[in-house]
Amino acid sequence: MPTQPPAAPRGLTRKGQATRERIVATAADLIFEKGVDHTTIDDVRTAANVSSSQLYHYFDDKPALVRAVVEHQADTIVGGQEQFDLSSLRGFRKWREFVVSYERSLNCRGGCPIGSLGGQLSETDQDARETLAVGFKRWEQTIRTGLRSMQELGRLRRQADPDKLALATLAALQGGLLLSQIERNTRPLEAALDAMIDLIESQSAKRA
Amino acid sequence: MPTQPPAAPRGLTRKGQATRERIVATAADLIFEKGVDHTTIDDVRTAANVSSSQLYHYFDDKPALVRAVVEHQADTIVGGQEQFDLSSLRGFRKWREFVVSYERSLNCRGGCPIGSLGGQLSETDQDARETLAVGFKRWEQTIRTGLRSMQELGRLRRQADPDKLALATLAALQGGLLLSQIERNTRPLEAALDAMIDLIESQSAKRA
DNA sequence: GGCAGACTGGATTACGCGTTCCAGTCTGCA
DNA sequence: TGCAGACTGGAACGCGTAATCCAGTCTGCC
Repeated sequence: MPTQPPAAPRGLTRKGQATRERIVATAADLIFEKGVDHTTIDDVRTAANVSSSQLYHYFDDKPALVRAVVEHQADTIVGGQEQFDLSSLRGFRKWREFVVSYERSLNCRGGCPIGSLGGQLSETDQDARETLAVGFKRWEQTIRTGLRSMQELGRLRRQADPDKLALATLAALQGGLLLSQIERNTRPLEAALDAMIDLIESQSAKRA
Repeated sequence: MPTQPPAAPRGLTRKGQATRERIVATAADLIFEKGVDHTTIDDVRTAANVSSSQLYHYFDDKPALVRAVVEHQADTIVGGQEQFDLSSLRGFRKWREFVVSYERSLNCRGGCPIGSLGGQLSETDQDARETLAVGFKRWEQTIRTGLRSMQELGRLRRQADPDKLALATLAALQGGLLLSQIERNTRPLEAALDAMIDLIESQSAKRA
C-alpha cells in the first residue's frame, strides 16, 4: 500500500499527468546524478523541456518536487525488488549478483537511489524523511516476506529471527552501497551482502 | 598515514592555528547537524566568531573548508574507534553497546559523521571523496586488526576471512546508522551490528 | 460552439550566499 | 625598536537560483 493512490491525479488532464510524470522522472535522474542541492529547478526545466510556470503549475515549490521524486524512487526501487524471490539461498544469491552488477554498471556512481536521498534530506526535510522511512519499510517488508517463507518452508531454523535478519540485510545493502560509492569499487557491497548470506546460511535448517 | 601531516601548519602562529582549529571544529558541528549545503559560510562565521576575511585567510574557499572538515571528522572518529579492542567477541559487544547508546543519545540525528558526508560529497567533490575513502580505509583497518588478532589468538576459525568480515562490519555499521537516521530509531543499527556479531560468533573457533 | 479551467511560455523579481576588498592591528624576530 | 607578515574587521559586490507574474493557447464538457 503506497502512501497515496499513485500521485493524486486531482483534476489533471491525461496530457498534464504525462507532463508531470516526465518532470518527476527527469528530476529523479538529475538528483540521482548530482544530488538534491546541486540540481537546480532550471536543470530540471531544461532537461524535461518545460517552462518554469509549468513546473510551478504542478508543484508548489522545490521541496514539493523533491518529495514527489522520493515517492517515485521508492516505488521504482521497491517495485524492482519485488521481482526477486528471496525464499531460498539461491534466490538471495541471484539477488546479490543482480545488485552488484547493477552497481558495477554505474561505475559505483550515485549509490542507492533512495538511500542517498536519506543522507541528504533527513536533517532538512522532515516530510521527505518520513516518506523515505515508509519506502524503506516497504523494502524491508519484501525481504522479510522472503525470509519468513524460507522459515515456513523449513529452510531456516525456527530459532532464527527473519524480521531482524531482514532489517540487517537492508542495512548491509545500504552500507555496502554507500562505501562502494565512496571507494568507487564494488568490494564493500560484495563483502556486506556475502556476509549476510553467510549468516543466513549458517542459520539454515540443513544441518539440523 | 594521513594524507598530509596533520593540516600543514605552514607559517601559522600558535594563535592562528587555534583560530583555524576553532573554525574547522565549528564547521564540523554545523555540517553534521545541517549538512554541507545548508551550512553557510555565514553560519560558520557567526558560530565561530570570526570575520569572513579571517575565514578566507585560512581557507581558499568553501570546498577547501569542507575538505578540512572531512579530515577533521575522519581523525576524530577513527581516533575514537581505536579505543576499542576488537580482538574478542566481548570487545565487539562492548563496541556495539557504545555505538548504539551514542546514536541514541543523539536521538538518531545526523547519522555517521563521516558516512553522511560521503552521500553528500561523493558526486560533487572528487577530492573530498578521495579523502573520505582514505578515512574509511583507516577505519576498516582498525576493525581488521582486531579480527586478525582474534584469528591469530585462535578465537576465529582459520577458514574465516578477517579482511572481508571487517569490511562487511563497517558496511553494516554505516547502513545501520543511515537507516536509523531515517527512521529515527536505533533498531536498524542494532539489527545490523548484532547480525555481524552473530556471524563472527558462528565463525569462532570455540566449537572446532 | 462557447466557456471554464487546465495548461503553456518567457520575462522579471528578490534575495541568499560565496567571495572580494581595503583598511587596519597585533606579533615574532633581527 | 622597527618592520614584515600574520592576523582581524566589516562593508560591498555579483552571481546563481528559487519563485512570481501576466499574457496567452489548448481542451473537455454542457
